[in-house]
Amino acid sequence: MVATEAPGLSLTEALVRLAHLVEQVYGEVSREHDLTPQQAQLLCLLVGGPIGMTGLTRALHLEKSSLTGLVDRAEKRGLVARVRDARDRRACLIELTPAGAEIAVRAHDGVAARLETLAAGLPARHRDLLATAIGEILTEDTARTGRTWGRLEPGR
Amino acid sequence: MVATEAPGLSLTEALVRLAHLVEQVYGEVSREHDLTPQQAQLLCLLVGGPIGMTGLTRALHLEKSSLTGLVDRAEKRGLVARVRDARDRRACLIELTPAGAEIAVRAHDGVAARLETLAAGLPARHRDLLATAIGEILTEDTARTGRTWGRLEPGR
DNA sequence: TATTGTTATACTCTATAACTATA
DNA sequence: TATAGTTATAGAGTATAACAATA
Repeated sequence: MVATEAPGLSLTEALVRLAHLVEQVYGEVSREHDLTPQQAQLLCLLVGGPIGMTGLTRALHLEKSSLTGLVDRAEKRGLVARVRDARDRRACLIELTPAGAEIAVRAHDGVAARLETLAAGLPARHRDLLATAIGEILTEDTARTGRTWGRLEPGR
Repeated sequence: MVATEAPGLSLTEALVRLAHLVEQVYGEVSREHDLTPQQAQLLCLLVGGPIGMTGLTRALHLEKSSLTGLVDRAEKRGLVARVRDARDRRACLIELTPAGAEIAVRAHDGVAARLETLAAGLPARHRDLLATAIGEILTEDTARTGRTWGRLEPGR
């Protein structure tokens, strides 16, 4: 029997449309803070602590040259700083400046607040199942990439 | 009581990380078909039927000039065509070429297949609840924007 | 040799502002 | 006047290839 209220939303379509929605929220919040979505993502990632360029390329799925430009522009705007790594003179660590950290937290919280609003209509039972089910989908991928978001998990 | 197995994944963090994962899948599949993610999104949207520029700006959340460029490049590559609208001589409809339609379906199916694989580990019960819960989150937003993906819903 | 990161280059994506043509 | 779409321009994002410095 086909559901009559829901428009036959397949799981994959649900996932794609949800991703577009989150992306849109990310874009709107970024703009409110005068950031590009990519800068916001970078900043949120760094809230967990400084990360090297190679680590960032893996977390953001970017080529290293692309990342150089992204960090260049963020650095020029005073959001992040390159710190030479004492143990490897080739490497550097990217860290938030105080100004960058402040914006990062505000952007992070802004995204979280909007998503909370969107999910506010869900019964608690559905919220839990949603987080759990998504967690299961992410488990394999996260183990592989170590990607994180926000300040909940320290960078490694 | 705090869950012990799950790493305390909040709902908002789950949503953001899921979105990043879907985005990554989209990017990989696009690349396999020699498309940019934006071109793939455009093509998938047009599978439902021709849409005018204004409708596309709403669906893709782009300024009209940004869309002009996106359509220009897709048209130059033979993926889409501009068709003058008989009822309004200012307007045009964007439609897939046969080549574009073929690539669109392949990209769409490629994304769907990868997401299916990622969700394959979920018990059927969780899959259903996941789709339902996401559908509830999308309901309000979809009613507002009319965004769609793929061939499941005709463009209006 | 391998790894870390940058530079050079070309293209795509995006927004703002000004414009044309039609409604 | 308002709407549909384009053009001009500038900046941001991205990848490939070649490079420098260090491990």
